[in-house]
Amino acid sequence: MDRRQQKTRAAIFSAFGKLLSKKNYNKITVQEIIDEANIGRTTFYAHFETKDDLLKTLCEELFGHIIDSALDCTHTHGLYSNATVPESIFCHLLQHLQENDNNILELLSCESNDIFLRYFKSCLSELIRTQFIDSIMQKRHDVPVDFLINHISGSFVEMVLWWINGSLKYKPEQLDQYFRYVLKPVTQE
Amino acid sequence: MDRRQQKTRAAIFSAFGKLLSKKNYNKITVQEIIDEANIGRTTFYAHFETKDDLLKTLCEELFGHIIDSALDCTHTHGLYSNATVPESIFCHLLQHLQENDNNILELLSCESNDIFLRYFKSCLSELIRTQFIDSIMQKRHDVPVDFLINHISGSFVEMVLWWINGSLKYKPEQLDQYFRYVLKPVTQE
DNA sequence: ATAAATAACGAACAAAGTGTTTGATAACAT
DNA sequence: ATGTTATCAAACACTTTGTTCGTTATTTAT
Repeated sequence: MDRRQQKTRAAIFSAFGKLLSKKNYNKITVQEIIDEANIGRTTFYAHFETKDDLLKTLCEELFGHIIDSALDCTHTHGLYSNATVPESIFCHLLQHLQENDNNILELLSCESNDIFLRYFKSCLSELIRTQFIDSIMQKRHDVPVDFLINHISGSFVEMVLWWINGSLKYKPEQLDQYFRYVLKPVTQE
Repeated sequence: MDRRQQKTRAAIFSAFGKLLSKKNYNKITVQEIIDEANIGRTTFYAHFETKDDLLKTLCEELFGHIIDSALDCTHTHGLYSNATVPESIFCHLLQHLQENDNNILELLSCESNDIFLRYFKSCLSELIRTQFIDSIMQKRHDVPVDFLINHISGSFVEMVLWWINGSLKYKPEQLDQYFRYVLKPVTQE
């Protein structure tokens, strides 16, 4: 890819992130992104159709990495099938978040973080459905599978939201313990 | 209150609801609300400062009723302290939602429903913290209370979201059963 | 090194939305 | 009946959006 394109693209993402940490997504204008990125108006629209398009692309890049990384982890560890294994997919995800690649923490703690967490949840549901459906079905539940998948992904992102809003006061391993605790009926006998 | 004000106010809320069921909140313009409500531009701004102000007022009216109603219910029943009692605060809330006062279901199933569910969650957390803190603390948990409150309110709204997105295919009583099941570690021995 | 391709740019554009002001009209409360 | 108040249309200055066009600078291929 053309170096100019790379540079412009990076400048736009950087400016977008900076603005997101300051104000609500809906209040950010394309004009502000252009000014902050210090690029021409035409250039922005050559890269992205609209502000929403930029957001979508950002989400895809951001969570693509995370889910890929989680998939790697999946092949060595299960969901929670073995309670004695310290590493779980969720612990891995939390650690990955804390490592803060691509400044993801800044995005997840900004005013519009729920946008990103909604997207994150749908990725998670997908991941659980395709990878962990077996370990959930292992136990006979009196509850629909869809309900369980939604409960797991939903309460996970709600936990992440709580974690981040509370300034990451807990370690991933500790959070994972808590999560295991409240998820007992779903994952254990 | 002046009959004219009542009429205008109702027209605005009705138009707003109608538009919300058709398109995303962020894509709705004040102009569209004005046209749909068939009122003058000046009149709208005499009632609400901005579109956000209208949204905030709507949320307050909507969830004010629901939380008040839940508070009434609180005095007769506990949270989940007694597992044999069929009525729980959550079942009551679900039933209340299904009754669809103020067309709340339309709002909770629209494209921007997460706005309302975020608001709902904060009301719920408040409710749990002020009313049910005792019944949670009753059991010694190895998990912070804040975590538990967030988990309960968070997974409840995620469940409601799932319920509504799936076209309300379950009865409140049934959902309540499911919710009790996955919430066992928090509410029972 | 040179030429063709392409990305970035500034300026200007119409179209649409925002929030306010003004003065007139109609509905309300008493 | 009268004073009060809500509604209204019209016009406003302003911002934002997304596009077009001609020019300049950079990159890639030969």
